[in-house]
Amino acid sequence: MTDNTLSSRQKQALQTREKIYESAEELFIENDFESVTVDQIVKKAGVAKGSFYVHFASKDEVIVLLINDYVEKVDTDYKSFLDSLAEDMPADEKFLALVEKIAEVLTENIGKENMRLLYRVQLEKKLNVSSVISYDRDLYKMFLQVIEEDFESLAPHSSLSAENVARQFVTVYRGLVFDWCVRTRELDLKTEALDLYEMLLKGLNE
Amino acid sequence: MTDNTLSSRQKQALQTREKIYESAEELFIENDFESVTVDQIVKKAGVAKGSFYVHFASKDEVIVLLINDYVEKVDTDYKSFLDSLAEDMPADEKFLALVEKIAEVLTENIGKENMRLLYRVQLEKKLNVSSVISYDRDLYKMFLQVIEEDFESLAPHSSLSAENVARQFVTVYRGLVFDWCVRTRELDLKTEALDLYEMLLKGLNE
Amino acid sequence: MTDNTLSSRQKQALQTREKIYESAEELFIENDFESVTVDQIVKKAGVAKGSFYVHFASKDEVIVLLINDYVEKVDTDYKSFLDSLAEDMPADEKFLALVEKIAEVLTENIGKENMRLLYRVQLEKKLNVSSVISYDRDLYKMFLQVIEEDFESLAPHSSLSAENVARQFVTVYRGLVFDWCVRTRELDLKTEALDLYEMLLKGLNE
Amino acid sequence: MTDNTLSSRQKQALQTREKIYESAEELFIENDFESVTVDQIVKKAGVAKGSFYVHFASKDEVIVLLINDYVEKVDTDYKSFLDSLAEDMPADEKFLALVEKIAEVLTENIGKENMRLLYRVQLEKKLNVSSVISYDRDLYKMFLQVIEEDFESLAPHSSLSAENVARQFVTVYRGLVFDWCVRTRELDLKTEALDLYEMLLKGLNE
DNA sequence: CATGAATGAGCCTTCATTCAT
DNA sequence: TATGAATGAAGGCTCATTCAT
Repeated sequence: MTDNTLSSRQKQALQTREKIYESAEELFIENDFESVTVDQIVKKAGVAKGSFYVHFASKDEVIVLLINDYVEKVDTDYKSFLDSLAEDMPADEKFLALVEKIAEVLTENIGKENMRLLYRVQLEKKLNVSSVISYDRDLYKMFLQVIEEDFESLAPHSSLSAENVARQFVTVYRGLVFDWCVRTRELDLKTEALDLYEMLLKGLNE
Repeated sequence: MTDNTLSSRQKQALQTREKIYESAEELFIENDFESVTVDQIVKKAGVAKGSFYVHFASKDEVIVLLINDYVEKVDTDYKSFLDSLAEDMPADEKFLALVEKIAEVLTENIGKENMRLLYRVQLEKKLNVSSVISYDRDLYKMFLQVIEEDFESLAPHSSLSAENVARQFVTVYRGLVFDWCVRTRELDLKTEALDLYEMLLKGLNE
Repeated sequence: MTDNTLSSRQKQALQTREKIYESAEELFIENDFESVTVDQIVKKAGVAKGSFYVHFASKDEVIVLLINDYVEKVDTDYKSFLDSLAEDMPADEKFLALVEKIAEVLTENIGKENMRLLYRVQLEKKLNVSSVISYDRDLYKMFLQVIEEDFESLAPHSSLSAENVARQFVTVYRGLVFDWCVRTRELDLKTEALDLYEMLLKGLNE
Repeated sequence: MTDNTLSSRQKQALQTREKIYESAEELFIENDFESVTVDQIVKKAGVAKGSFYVHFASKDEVIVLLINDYVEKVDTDYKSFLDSLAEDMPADEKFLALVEKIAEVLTENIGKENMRLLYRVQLEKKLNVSSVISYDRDLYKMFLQVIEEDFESLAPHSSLSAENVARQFVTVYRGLVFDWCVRTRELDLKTEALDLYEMLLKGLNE
């Protein structure tokens, strides 16, 4: 297996790359992309400046990679959860379970700082990170999937389409996360989310 | 200076200050705070670089002033509208009218770019702009005021408090605006907002 | 005359600009364009690095300006001399006088180092300095003018056109200057030039 | 090592060396010495960066070796041709034949780009390439050899020495080549050279 | 010999701020 | 007040060279 095994030099190199990547990550979470310097990154990583450019083409590349990684991680976690739910669970319960799960993942796995990073990216114009766009589409699809499974029982009298509802639910979720990111005093995302979506589901059902 | 009339010298100075301020405003709307330079500002204003520092202590000062102004303006517009509504209007109609008005003001008066500016500020850590915090409080107060006026009819069976509901409604509003700012394809804020809050009010009323 | 007089500040600024320009000039003569650094230039000029960019847009701009200046200076000197020659002087004497004058100007006014700079520019691809091209055209024109004035007596039997001859004489002149620039041991440009062109004129006349 | 056969290891090494050397050559022809990087060279050669320093002490060493090779190659070509000419050919015809041959070799064997490389080297100070100096001496010697063979018939009345004439003829040749290198529009070196030297020989003979 | 990760000095340029006029 | 030349600390990035594997 000469291909699959990494030589100690390759391992070393990968470690250096990781050190740089992680240092960058920590710094970007706390600060603007622009205000973080390559000097800071390499100092934190304990490597020479040149090493940064051995492993990455530019500062921007690291930013984009970072964001893509984040988005991917968020997505994967949600999807696997959704698949694990009992099929015969009522749609509204399923939906609330998903909402609850999202809150948990955000709070415990991703963290407030990382999400702030993600939201900041979307409000800045410079970086055109494809993954961030797909991220929203995926969240929308998950919501839509649950809603469509039993739209009749969820919204018996509604004039809105399932797509419409899904989109609005995504919007609400964004408001919740934005608030959560911005608030300095602690805010229990899960409780807030459940209260809000419960209200929405009721309104929808009416 | 015993009178409040300005000498021509003072008038001139005020004009210079305004020119700089407005140039800065236009540039900050279109670009990151960091990427806008003092050079750009004074060039657009048609004054010398030194003049900038005659009127402002630093670039950051201008940014903070700008944000404070924005927040104040947004607030004022909403409040005066709320006062103009008929007192005997039902609470839910009043609320939806306010929601509609907010959408109008945002779309027509403030503009998407300006709102993005405002939201960006909140996701960045550097600037500690007190006004932005108060801004949310004011929006919250308006919502609360309408809700409290007739909480009984709005939420006859709800276990949530009026404060709780008001807070959540603010959150939803934030989600809507965030989405509106971020979406590239046009999104009709007013329609979306009315649909969403109608659903919420129904859910609350149940 | 408020326009025409320079304030002491403007004079100061101009002096700084000159200091930088001249420092750059001296350094470029002795070294490659690429190997001369802005740091070297400002250190030699005794100003801060930023001052360089107050007066010049980039390092390349200075190089282009420098070359243009050189070419212009060379041209002007020759032309005014040519105009000063007696009209009834025989064509071959006139030509030799011009050749002699060129040698004098190059030796005494321009200097070997500067000419080397000029020739180097032409062998490098990067810089597209319009003036250098026009420079050759002008030298050619001067030669052509003298030759055409009395082509019959200069080349009674030649099958070559006056244009052809002028071009070749320019070529020879280039060879002379190139040699002069490259040789380390002193070479008397004037004597060499006169000997060579005398030979050429004789050959042409035959 | 008692024999001159190379082990396969040594052959491999020599090949690597050649690959690097040739890649460097191609790059230096098209670009400034300074702007060509070791990275570019090894990438083009398809070897690792370290291999470059196994075979060469520095980038500068490669440049010097390259230039020496060029000069040597140019020389050899001329010399062998000169030896092949009929002994009883008249001196002026012999000289023109040599001139023609030089033009041919330059145009067809060496190429404009390579010659520009060679001329550029001479106008730069950094590199003190001994061979370049010897190169001129050799060209001079060839010219001198032809001229001296029958100086009486070539320059019956001239006050100049054979050495003097040879030197001037080299100078003219340089002018021709310089022009040829610099001109963008095509210029037929051979025709130009023959015309010019014919003129010179006539003038010399007068 | 071959490799390529690691190094760090150095490059050009930007920019907020200062200050003499 | 108004000016704009002057400053110098960073900033992102390049690249010849070294060296452990």
